[in-house]
Amino acid sequence: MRVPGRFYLSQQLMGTLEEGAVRQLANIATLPGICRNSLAMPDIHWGYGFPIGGVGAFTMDEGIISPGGVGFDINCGVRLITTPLQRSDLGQLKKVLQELYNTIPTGVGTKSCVTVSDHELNRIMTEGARWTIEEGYGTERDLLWCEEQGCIEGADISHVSQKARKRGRPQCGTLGSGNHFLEVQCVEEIFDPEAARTFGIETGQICIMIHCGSRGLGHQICTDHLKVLEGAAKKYRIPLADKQLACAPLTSPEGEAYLSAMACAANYAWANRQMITHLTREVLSRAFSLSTEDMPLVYDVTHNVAKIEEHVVDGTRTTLCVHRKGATRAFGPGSHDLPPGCDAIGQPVIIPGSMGSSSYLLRGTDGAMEKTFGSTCHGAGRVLSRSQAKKTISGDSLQESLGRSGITVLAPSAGSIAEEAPDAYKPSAEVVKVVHEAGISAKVARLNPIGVIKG
DNA sequence: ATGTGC
Repeated sequence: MRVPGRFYLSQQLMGTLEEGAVRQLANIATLPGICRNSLAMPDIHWGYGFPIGGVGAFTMDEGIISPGGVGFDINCGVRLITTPLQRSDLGQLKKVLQELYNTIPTGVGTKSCVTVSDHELNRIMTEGARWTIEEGYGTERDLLWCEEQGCIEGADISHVSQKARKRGRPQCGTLGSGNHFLEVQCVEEIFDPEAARTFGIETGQICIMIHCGSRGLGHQICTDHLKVLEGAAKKYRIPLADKQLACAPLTSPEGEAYLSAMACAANYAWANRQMITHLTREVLSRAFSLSTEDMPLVYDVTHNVAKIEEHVVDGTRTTLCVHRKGATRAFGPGSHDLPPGCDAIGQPVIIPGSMGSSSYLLRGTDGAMEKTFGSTCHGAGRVLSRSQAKKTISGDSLQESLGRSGITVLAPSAGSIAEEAPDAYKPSAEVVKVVHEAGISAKVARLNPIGVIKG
């Protein structure tokens, strides 16, 4: 190890820490150009190469870029939309939820209501959410309240394969499967009234949370470039503690090619979430006579990406490539890329809970800038694998018991519900408690689910 | 996560 690994944990979460995940954090610390620490957020669990909940920052001159530090679902992320509705307005919740389920394509391999042309796909990959807005699926304001305004620079479509393009073209505007979901939530508790006011959140309000990523396009880009970077690691004589850490120097053509293709997938994911936002607003507009302006975006964050950012290291401003895999940017007050009016508060940070448990709205802090390269948890750390969850949990009885506690779940099968059972995940409240107490983000609000649609 | 797996 070139630097120490550092874990953010509590006694309780230490109990769910896997040996494999610890080894993976150590492996990150062996990579060239690793800066200060490899970092584990409290929702850490065993992943491909990097643990999920892992953060690694690398210097531009000596450092590397690794697809294993981003994940297969490039720019898997989450956004939160508010409505003027209260819980009591949702007498027809089940009807509206069914309407959302019918309107938003969910599940593996599903197709969007629009298949975009090759030219449009190029624009989606280079312009991100802006393309969606220009097509009439949202407002300029949506872009202001989105990390990077929904577009990472440096996207180069020449590094995206035909196979990836073919998979991506029919999927923009689809939710996907696994832990991806759309949730109708209610704001239960405000911890920081000033920040909540700035973010446009109040107690009792109905909100919509959307969690999804770059679908088959991002998956294929990851697969394609992993192969190239396995060769590149050998070529540049980078010793790998694990083959899954395939990587290339940030300054190499192979490294630059992955970064530019990764940006294409990240931009696609932002367009995807914006498209789903549009479909959601259409359904709610019809059901409750609301306008788009009645349903503003609180914010949109990515959980799986590597980005070139400036951070202060030992008192010096340094340009780094920050890998966040199952981790969220949590830029504090005075940082670059904050939404309007947030200079004194920091960026909004959205932490989805597992199905049936609370989600949180946090804000970025000075502590994150000082200790974690402006990063915090992402909220969904598994304790049971999918197959373990399916074996030990009955999806049918879970759906029933959630129903009894006022949470409606629409899903394609009992198995898909079992896989995402709250018991298959680390408790979101404990994860958030750790990042709040460590000062790497601060609690703003807690939201409870009342309706879930999932693939 | 994924047109889910050797």
